[in-house]
Amino acid sequence: MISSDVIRGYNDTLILYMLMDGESYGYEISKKIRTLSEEKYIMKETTLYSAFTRLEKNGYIVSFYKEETFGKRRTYYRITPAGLAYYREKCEEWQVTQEVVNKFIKEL
Amino acid sequence: MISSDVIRGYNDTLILYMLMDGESYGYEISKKIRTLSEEKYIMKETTLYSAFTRLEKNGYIVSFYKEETFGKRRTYYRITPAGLAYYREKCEEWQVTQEVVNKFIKEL
DNA sequence: CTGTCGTACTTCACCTGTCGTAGTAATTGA
DNA sequence: TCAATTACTACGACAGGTGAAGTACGACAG
Repeated sequence: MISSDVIRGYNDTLILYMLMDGESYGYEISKKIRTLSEEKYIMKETTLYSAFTRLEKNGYIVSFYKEETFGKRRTYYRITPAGLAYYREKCEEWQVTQEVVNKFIKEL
Repeated sequence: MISSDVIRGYNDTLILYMLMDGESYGYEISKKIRTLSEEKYIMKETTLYSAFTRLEKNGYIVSFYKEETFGKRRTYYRITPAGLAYYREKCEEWQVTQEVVNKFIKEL
């Protein structure tokens, strides 16, 4: 399991990635992150939902309600073009970050 | 240049790496990080020095004074066995982190 | 029909690490 | 002689993550 402040700068990116193949909602995204990371990273609920508000405030995602079954409250999210652009930036930044950090890592 | 909260969880690790080939002091470490990262990461002074206090409190480094030239105040730091162990843990964690994050990164 | 589990969140106060700003003080170079 | 570099220290602000707790609905077991 990975400590949280390593991923800190990338929580938003992970969420955006999850929204790239269509809209989704909190609980689903959380589970997907969990399985895709092979249980190595579990995003806390509070982290996830506060990330949503941040992302929406920044215009990277939009939220809307969808009631499939009566009474079930679910907020869905969709990625925006700005969100996609941000995601791409972050991907590039990640490449650089890897390179940089790897210079300080000794295998043994 | 890399944003700070990407590296956030690894500032301590970078510093420890810098102390692995012998004792050093703040200003020197800062410069070394800068050059080793090819100017892609510049650790802020405040970040650096507050990391020193944290690392020392955790027993990962020890500090001592050395006055080479008269009047020059310099605090030197040396890595401890605990610090080395912590560094190694962090290196392993980093490998996992890379793997995990890369699952969420699409090249394009 | 009752209780627990899973789904799907929300609120809030707290902590940690980083940052900006500023200040100090000595040495070095032009 | 004056700015730049070296070598820090102090302080307050801020952002993001966390733990704890609570809400509310549906499904399913006993």
